Amino acid sequence: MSTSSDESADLRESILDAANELLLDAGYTGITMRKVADRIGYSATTIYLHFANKDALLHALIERGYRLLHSAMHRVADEGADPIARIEALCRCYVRFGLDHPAYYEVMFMLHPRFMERYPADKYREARRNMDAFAQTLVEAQRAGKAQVSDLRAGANAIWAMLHGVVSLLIARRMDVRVDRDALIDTSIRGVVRSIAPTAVLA
Amino acid sequence: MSTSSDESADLRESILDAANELLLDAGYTGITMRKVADRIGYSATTIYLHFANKDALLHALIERGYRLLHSAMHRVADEGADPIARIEALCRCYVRFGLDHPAYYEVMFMLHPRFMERYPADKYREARRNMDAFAQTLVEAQRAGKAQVSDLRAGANAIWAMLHGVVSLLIARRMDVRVDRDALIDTSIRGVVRSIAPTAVLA
DNA sequence: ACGGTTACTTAACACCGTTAACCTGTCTCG
DNA sequence: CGAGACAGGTTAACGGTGTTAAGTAACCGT
Repeated sequence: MSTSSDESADLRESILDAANELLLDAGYTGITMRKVADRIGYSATTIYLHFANKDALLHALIERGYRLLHSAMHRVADEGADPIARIEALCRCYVRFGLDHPAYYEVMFMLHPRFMERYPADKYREARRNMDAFAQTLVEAQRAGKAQVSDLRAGANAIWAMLHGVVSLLIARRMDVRVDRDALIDTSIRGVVRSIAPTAVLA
Repeated sequence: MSTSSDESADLRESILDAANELLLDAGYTGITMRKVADRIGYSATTIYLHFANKDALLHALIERGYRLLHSAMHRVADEGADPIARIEALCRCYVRFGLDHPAYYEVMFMLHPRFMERYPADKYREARRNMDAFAQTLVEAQRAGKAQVSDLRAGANAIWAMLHGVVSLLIARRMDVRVDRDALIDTSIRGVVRSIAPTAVLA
C-alpha cells in the first residue's frame, strides 16, 4: 500500500512536531519520550519505531534548526553589492536567529558535547556549511580590497566564534543586565568590521 | 565541641572534592549524588545535610572555578606597563584557563540556563567581577590614548563574548577540525586589539 | 539515667531512557 | 480459503536519576 509509508512519515513528522512544541515550551530539558508520546496519543515506545533513540530525535530537531538558519542566511547572503555591508548583514542575521529562536539555538550550538557523540560526522559538515557564507563574502571583500585577512578560514571562524559568544551569553543570561543588548551587538559587529579592515594606513 | 563543626566542614569539603573528581573524570553529567556519596563512603542522602540539592553542590563547584579563574586573571592584570599588551595577556589567560580546565569552564559558563535558576543573584555579580579586569585595563588604555571605545561596558563585555565564543566552540568541538586552534585564537585576539585601536587616521 | 540533638541510613516516590515480550490486524502466497 | 509473515502498536519491566520521609544509633548536657 502506497499510503502506508506516507502515514509512517506522517507519524514521524508529528513526533517531531510534538518534540518541537515541547522544545519551544520548556527548552530541550522539557523533551521527554513519554511527554512527546502523550502529546500525540501514542505510547513512548512507539517513538523508537521511528527514531533509534532520544538523541536521534533531537538530532532531527537540530537539523530542522539548521535548515531554518540556512534559509535565513541564504536570503541575506545574496543581497547588496558591498561585501562589507553584506558581512555585517550576515552577522545581524545570525544574531537575530539566535535571539529569535533561543531554544533552537541552544540545541543547535550550546548543547553539551557529550550529547553529540552519536551525531553523524557528515551532519556536522552540513551544519558548518551555514558558516560558508561568511568565508565566501570575506573572499569577495578581500578581492575588492575592502578587507585584509591573512588566514581566511581562521578569519571566518573567528567571526562565527564572536557571534556565538554574544548570542550564547545573551541566551544563557550570563551577561550583566546593565549591558545594553543592542549596544553589545553593535559594538561586537562593528568590532568585526574594524578588525578586518585594511591596515595599510598604519604602515 | 569545637571539632564538631570542623569535621562537618571537612565532610562538606570532601563531598566537594569527590564531586570535583567526578567532574574531571567524566564532565558534569558524570556527577551523581549516589556516585559522589559512594566515593566518600556515605549514603547519597547525607549530601543533603550539607547541600540543599544537587544544584547547590554544583554551584559550590562553580565558585571553586571562579576563584581559580580569578587568581589566574589577577596575576596577569598587574604585570606589564602597556595596557594594550595587558589586554592581550588577559585574553590569552582567559582562553588558556578555558582550554586547560574544560570541565570547569563548561560548568561555569556553558551550563544550561535553566540549571542556573536557583543560583543566587549575588553570586552572579561575584562571577562577573572576573571580567572587571578587562574594563579596568580598557579604561587605562583609553586614558593613554591607545584605545578608542565609545561604550566602555559594552566594549569590555564584547571582548568577553568573543573569548567565550572561541573557548566554548573549541571545548564543544563544534569548530571545523581543519581550523588551526592557535590560528583561531591569534586571529580573534588580534581582532580585539585592532578593533579597539584609535581610528583617527581614517578621518 | 534520661530527653534531646546530631549524624547518618534505609526505603520509597516519581520520573527518566530503553529493552523485551506480547498483541493484533493486514497482506501475501500456496 | 487458510496459514504464516509482518507492520505497527502496546504493556511491563530494568536500572538509573534527584529527592523526601521515616527510622536508627551515638553522643550531649542536665
